Amino acid sequence: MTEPSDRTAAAHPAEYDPAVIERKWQDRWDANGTNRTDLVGGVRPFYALMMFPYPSAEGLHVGNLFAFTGNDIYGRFQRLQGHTVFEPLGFDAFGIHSENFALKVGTHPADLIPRNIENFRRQLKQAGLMIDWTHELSTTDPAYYKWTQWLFLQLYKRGLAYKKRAAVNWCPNDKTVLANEQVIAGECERCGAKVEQRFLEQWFFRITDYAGRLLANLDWLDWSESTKLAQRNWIGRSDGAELTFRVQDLEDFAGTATIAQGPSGEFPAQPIDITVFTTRPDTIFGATYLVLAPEHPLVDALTIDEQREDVGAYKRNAAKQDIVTRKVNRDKTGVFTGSFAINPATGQPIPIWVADYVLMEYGTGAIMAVPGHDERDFEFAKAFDLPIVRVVAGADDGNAHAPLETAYIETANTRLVNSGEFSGLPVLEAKRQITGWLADRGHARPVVNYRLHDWCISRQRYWGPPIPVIYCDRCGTVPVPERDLPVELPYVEDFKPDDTGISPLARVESWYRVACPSCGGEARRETDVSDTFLDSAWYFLRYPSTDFADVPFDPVLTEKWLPVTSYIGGNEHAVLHLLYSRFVTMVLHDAGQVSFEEPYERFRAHGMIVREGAKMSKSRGNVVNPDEYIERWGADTFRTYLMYLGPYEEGGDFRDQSVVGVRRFLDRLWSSAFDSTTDGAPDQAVLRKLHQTIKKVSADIPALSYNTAIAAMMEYINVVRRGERTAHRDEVEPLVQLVSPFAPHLAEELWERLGHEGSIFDAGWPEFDPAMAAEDLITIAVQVNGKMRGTIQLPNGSGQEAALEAALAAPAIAKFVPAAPKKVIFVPGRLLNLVV
RNA sequence: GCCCGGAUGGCGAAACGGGUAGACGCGAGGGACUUAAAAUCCCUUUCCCGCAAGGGAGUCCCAGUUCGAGUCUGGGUCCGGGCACCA
Repeated sequence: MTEPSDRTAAAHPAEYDPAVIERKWQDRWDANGTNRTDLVGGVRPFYALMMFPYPSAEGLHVGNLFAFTGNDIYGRFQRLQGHTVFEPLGFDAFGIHSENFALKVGTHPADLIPRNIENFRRQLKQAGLMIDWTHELSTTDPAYYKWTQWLFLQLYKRGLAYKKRAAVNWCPNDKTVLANEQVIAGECERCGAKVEQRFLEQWFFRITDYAGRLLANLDWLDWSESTKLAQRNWIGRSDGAELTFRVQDLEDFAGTATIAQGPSGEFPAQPIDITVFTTRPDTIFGATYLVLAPEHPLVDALTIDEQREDVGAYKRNAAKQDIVTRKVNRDKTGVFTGSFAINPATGQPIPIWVADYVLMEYGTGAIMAVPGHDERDFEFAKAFDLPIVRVVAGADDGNAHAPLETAYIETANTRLVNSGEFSGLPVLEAKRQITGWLADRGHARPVVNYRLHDWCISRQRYWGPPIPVIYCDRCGTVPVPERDLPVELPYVEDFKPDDTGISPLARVESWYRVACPSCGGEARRETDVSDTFLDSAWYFLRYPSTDFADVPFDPVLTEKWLPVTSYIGGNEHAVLHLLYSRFVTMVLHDAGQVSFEEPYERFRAHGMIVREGAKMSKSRGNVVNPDEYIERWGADTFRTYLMYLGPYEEGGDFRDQSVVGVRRFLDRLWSSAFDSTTDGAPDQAVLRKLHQTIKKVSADIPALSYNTAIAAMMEYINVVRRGERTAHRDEVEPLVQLVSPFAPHLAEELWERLGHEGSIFDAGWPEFDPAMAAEDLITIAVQVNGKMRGTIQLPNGSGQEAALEAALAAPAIAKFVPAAPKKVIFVPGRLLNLVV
């Protein structure tokens, strides 16, 4: 053994130098193809997917590395368990983010992205991830987006892609379309001008057709509960009814002006019905007015002459507001149309209003307002002095006629009041009966609504895959034939959005003008590009098949490797990305392209890491740059620290000061392994601890409880080294295996130095032996009246008798037990509680 | 406003279906080695009283269930994240 005084950084021959060994093993993995997956021949396939990053100019974010390392450890562990693990990575490189950055620094995204990707690849390799780089992909590669466009065509063919006019945010100063995130408090983030709504023809996917299935499958998916809950809320199922209200025939209603003429100048020949959606048909007796969204098609027909000016002004004003402000502003505004409808329950006429708190996109764009039992209706009724009627009261509430101070929205343990023959019924029962009663008279039908909207995939931008559609004056909308894919994105020097509000691609005449694939006549290309979320909605299908140029995904490989075995990612994608990829997979399933309808068997959301208690951000200047830490501590230490700083699924606090603790652990493991001996036999007590550690680490890794797995290994190395003893090789070698998913380079190096050939990742996992782990003597807590009074040691397996005897024999405990205990509670192996 | 998480030493955090609170790590204090420093190793480290033996209190607050509550139930406070007029 070396003298302690010789153990200085320079002098000790076995000093752990991560920079050297990490480089050595990264090169060797490359040379030997250690991380390459045998997709065709591999047995027990395990697809360990991580969310691919957007390759930003700033380089890899520590949050990316936190996510990837967690996935890598799980993947390496599965490999050690005998699976063939596929751990691919690619780049999500299209989108407004790169486009805006390129604009800002005056470069072109097509030049910027390859540089960024190169930097990312370098950083990822340095992090020691088990990535199979032979299946790398980028969404900006025509060989990739050819199939993104193909995917659009599959949806188009199935009637799931359609075009409609929809509102976009428009900056009148920059004369460009803005994403919702670019609108700050109703103003353009760049110039501060007030943002307006504009209507453009845009492409949508009918994801709402799949709302029911997307919701139902959540019941059996093995996903983080928080993610499933977020999806359920996003899909937002509500069970209710559509009710119809007949507009009052004004000739029967003396004293009011005649109903307005229609836009064509005719009086409406048919009686007008207004259909509303409600989840509370039980409250219909309290419906004291109706409200239509400003965009509702019946508004003009219902507006009487005297009100025409006011209603017109209100509609114009609503149209001018940007999409964000309209939803955020809660002040109730509205205008009376002058018309009335008949409440089918009470037979009374109720006024019809127009207000922007009713949204055209949801339900029928019209509501029956029940101010007594809906907060928004209550506020509106107060603002415009409309009648508020109470129709629900608490079951034991005697004062059913007291005026309401606020909307009473309780449904549990309540009953109807002021509701004719239905008064006295519990709300839930009333819902059923009133819907039935109204349905019999043709005024109601049960309806399920979802708050999920169809997916708008059009972007009036440059940096994305062109939507593969051609417009021909003679043939109309013609999809680009599959044989003509990809529709390549032309290199445009000036890709800045301009004042036309249409994509910069419209300015590239040579690209824009095209022969109609159907008739050969003059035609024009669609100039919008598709949403980045479409690129990422199917990338997991492409990875195994990146070698195939003529199909998006090879049927045999897809059948073998999908659905994804394990997907790990951030909960910021809980709804959009995860929902869109589920939708796309379901569509491909229905089209007979894949055999499964859910893309990810298991999904786990990791937590977020903050630094020194504060969220990392560029403006705070507290962003962790992985390069610096890897250079200073080594990738193995950095990886292990990231996994140690908190529970993986909750995230944690990155503290610079604490990294050293993990490095010390690896140093100790290194020197113990290096100095270990094969002389003599391993220590029995150490071996017992070893097997307890094997058990814990083997259980913690699949549960993603990485922090406690690392703590257990630290505890074990402390036992191995206690009293500066020299470790036996059989004591440390299994620990090298246990640590290998966390610190792969160090583990490979020690494995080699311990005399093994080949990668440690092909050498299996240490076996847990319960007999080896069992303790002969156990410690039991003794309580008196539930209060801790001491501990006793007993042979493992002792019963209550022996425990009681030992407890009473201990003076420190016995002094609290004056007489025979009234009751004895014994938990084997844990505790004895004496009640006196 | 609504929906999810959280709250445990000086700090990051442990604690299987209720059973010895604070594992593991950082920091701090003390010691060994060294001419010295760094590194390394050992000891102490929830708080209060006590020289000690020992005792008392303690997991955000207030109640409750239980032989026993960080863990379960009800009510409240604060912090973080998400969604936002969805009828």
